[in-house]
Amino acid sequence: MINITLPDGSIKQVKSGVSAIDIAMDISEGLARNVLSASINGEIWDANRPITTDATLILHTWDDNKGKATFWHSSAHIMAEALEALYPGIKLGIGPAIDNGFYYDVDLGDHILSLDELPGIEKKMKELAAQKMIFERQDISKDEAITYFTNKEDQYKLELLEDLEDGNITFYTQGNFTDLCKGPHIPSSGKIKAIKLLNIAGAYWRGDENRKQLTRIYGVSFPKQKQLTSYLEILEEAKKRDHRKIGKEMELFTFSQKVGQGLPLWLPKGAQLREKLESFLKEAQAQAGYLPVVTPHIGNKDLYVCSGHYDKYGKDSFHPIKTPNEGEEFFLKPMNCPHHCEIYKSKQYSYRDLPVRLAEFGTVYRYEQSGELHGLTRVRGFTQDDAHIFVRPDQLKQEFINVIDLVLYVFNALGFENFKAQISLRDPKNKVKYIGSDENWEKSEVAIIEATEEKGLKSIIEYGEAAFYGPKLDFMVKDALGREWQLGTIQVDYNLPERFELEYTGADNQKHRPVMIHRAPFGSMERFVAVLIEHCGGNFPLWLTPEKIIILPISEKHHDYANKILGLLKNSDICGLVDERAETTSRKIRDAEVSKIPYIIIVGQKEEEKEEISVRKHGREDLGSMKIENLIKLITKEVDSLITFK
RNA sequence: GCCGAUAUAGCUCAGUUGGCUAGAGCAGCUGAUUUGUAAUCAGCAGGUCGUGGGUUCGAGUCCCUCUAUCGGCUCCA
Repeated sequence: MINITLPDGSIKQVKSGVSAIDIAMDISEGLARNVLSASINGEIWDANRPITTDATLILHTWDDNKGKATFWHSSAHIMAEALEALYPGIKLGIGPAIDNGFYYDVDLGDHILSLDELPGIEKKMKELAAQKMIFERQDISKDEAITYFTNKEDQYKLELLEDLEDGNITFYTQGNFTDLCKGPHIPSSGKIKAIKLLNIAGAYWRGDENRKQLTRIYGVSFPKQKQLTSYLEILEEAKKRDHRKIGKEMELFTFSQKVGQGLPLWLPKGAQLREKLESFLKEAQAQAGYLPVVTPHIGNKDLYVCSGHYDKYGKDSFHPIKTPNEGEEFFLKPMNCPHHCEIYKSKQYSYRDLPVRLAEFGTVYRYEQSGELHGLTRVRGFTQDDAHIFVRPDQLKQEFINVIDLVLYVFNALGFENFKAQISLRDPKNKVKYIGSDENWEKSEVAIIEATEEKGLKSIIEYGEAAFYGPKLDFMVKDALGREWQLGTIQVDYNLPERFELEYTGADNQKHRPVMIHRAPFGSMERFVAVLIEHCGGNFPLWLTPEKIIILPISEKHHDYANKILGLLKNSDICGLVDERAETTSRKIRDAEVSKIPYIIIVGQKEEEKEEISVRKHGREDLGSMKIENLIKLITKEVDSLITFK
């Protein structure tokens, strides 16, 4: 007999050799049906693998991520089997589960797979899944494994085998398909009821751009058809909210081939939105003790040699601008920090002057690879809501907390409620990648972690994700569709103060080196607006909308009254317009709805007689007839609820 | 940068295996209509079919170059 400890702490005595499914069956038959895999002493196992020692057990079903991962991994194997059946002789790379589904990388030789072929593969997969195949686990020696894949002439699997230790190698077999795989897999392929192959893309073998590109086939699968249907609906919704589409429809921004790729052109409505965001943050920053600065768009090469960026990124930047004078070279600025360091240097500081917070909406240019550009989220010219804070070492943590407060204030005002902090630290195994002393790195890493803890932020730590000059804290925001985006960032930098020899005079009358904090609550205006658009589907928070209302006169007779209302609202800082077209009211309402104007005001004879207005909120909600003051109160309240300067 | 796909009117898209003056809806303009909670009617105008080259009697359609966009990969100070 062995002891199995369940998540609630209770201990079950069972015969050695029973599986997770057997134990689930003991609890309830329904649970046993739903078990996909299980964590045995923290390691994920097949649900039907015999347990022979005392163990802690967690059952994984579709409702947790580990269960889903097992499900999708098994789906990838089914896809591989289908592919081998349909395209004999293909070579397989790897086929893991990912956040939303699975993929398999395959080498199809000369065949170029087209999207039209996906339904055929899907059909074959469904046939195979319906056979309710078992995924059989088999321990195998390295030699036998090598022999198997040598016979199969699969060089990719052979290469994977090179890195594996003998005695630690397993095969999984279902139907006619055997794969090198550490598992686990679901109890039966029959659980896979709904399958959709979504996409094909090229992917480098082992992520190395110098190696062969394989064909990556993306798919997703579910235990129920209904789940697939609603997943596809979410994909549709995401398409509708795509900021590139909404940006075009709402005339927020555009691109021009002539201006150049990755260089956004902000249209009047987009620029108004952006300016609102800027003035909102400027106001908040003024309250928080930031000082505005303005710096030029180019900087002498020496500036970047001094900062170290020239060495690191010189080759991958826009090429330098040469002047008529020999030997002068200027770079488009790829970041604002070196300029700000020089501003800091322009005067002397006492320890009493710190923190010094220099803020600038600074436009920078980075030569991003052409294939990497994407709407407003990845561009070559963008504006950072940048600031650099120079603090004494003893102020670092408190200032970090101040910045976190500012970021939280911004997120709240814009309706981002779901976020977590990602703390990016050095890769402990590869310290040469980073500049700066061990001691400084450790100090700043501790400061970040403690500040995050003190603010009670939900956080995760990622090793190896730090910038080359210091650790950072990034805010990962979930949008309305559950997709995660990186927005605000706070970064500690011990490096630039050193390189620029920044100083302040301490109480001891000695020179000391300040610590620098880079921070951008939005990240960049471009990226932030993109994420905001997708988050709210173009229905921006009321305070951000330049045109909050549209007034629809029933007929020409009411134009004067409509304009009078417009004037009254304008007096209360509520901007909008009157639709004076000779269209039907229905038509005007439709157009106003389509253009996402938050409040629609309808005025005709009834309203004019009672000195009232009929109000309709965007999205069909009729608020009925009311006095103008009531609407003003309503709107003012809605705006103020999100923006308060304390 | 790499792999694959795409590029036709301001927008969304048709355009068969190459064959007469390249089509539609929406938007635009003109006129009529003066309207009560998601599309009033009629007329007009709008395109060197992304760029440059080639094949052909003939190219929006086939081939090549370049550019841009899309899906990924790699990268992201």
